[in-house]
Amino acid sequence: MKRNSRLSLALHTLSHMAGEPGRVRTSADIADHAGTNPVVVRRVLGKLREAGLLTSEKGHAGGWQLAKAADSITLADVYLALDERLVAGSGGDAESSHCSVETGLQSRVAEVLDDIEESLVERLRETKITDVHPSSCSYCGS
Amino acid sequence: MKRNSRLSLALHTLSHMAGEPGRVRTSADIADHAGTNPVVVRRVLGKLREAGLLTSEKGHAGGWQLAKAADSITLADVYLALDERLVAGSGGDAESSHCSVETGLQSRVAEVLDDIEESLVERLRETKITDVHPSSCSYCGS
DNA sequence: GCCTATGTAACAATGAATGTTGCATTCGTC
DNA sequence: GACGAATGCAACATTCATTGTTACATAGGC
Repeated sequence: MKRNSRLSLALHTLSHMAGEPGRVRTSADIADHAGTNPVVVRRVLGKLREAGLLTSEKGHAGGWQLAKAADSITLADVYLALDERLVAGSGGDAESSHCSVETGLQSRVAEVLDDIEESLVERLRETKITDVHPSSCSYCGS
Repeated sequence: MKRNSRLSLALHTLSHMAGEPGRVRTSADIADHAGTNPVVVRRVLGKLREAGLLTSEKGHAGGWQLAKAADSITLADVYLALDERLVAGSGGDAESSHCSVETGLQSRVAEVLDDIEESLVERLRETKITDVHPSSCSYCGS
């Protein structure tokens, strides 16, 4: 995989799980599907577990599973669980600039970008995982 | 500067220019303010010039200037000029996965992210450069 | 001509994300 | 209780986009 694939990986995985909610999947299975590494999968899905979206079981028949109904999970849940800040993260150091405009107003740019970020989350809240799952999915028969 | 600072740099610069539309600024000046390098500034502002947001003059009294009224420039103009794809860029390779869900449906995840990206641009279109410029700006007196 | 500016290419450095290995732990099964 | 299969986690290696830097060509005003 390439870059910033966490969100994509999470969405793919959750989408698959939405198709077969009962099935327990191992990190290795998921990594195969996603063309990546089991450890990477655990890293990403671990965040989703912390956020209460997934559960994981250790041991022999262990693996990953949805913690709640797929239609109760929105993209915002996933996005926030991963600590993504696609827009607002765009600021540089800023440090303590000697520019009077910057220091005096504390760089309103950051403020504006925060607003945009918030709007993005609001928009993400409108889409559920079930909306991502293909409507005509030959794989899960739905 | 740190990471993905292009958008931030562009916004800061345009915001400053909005305060003193007449003034011509050199890459060096701008780089100083932003704590970066003249060449980097030229790279970023060059994109904005291609998009018709700025003009640049070579030679003795050369430099950068707004190409149009600040209140006619939206954040979407800037975002698109820089070819940012904060959301939709999140896909991995995908290559030709052997997963039937992926191949069969061409990964609807990408579709969804494209939609979100579009929403983001729509949201950016609502904010003008003049909205970024501090309302009580001691520097430019406005 | 000279100085100052942009324009651009080529290369170096940085740093975040990803990939990898190794090992501890936990749980079911024999 | 030993074994195998899974997660959990830490430490390290690798990859790669972005940023930073240097160098030089070009253009324009003095």
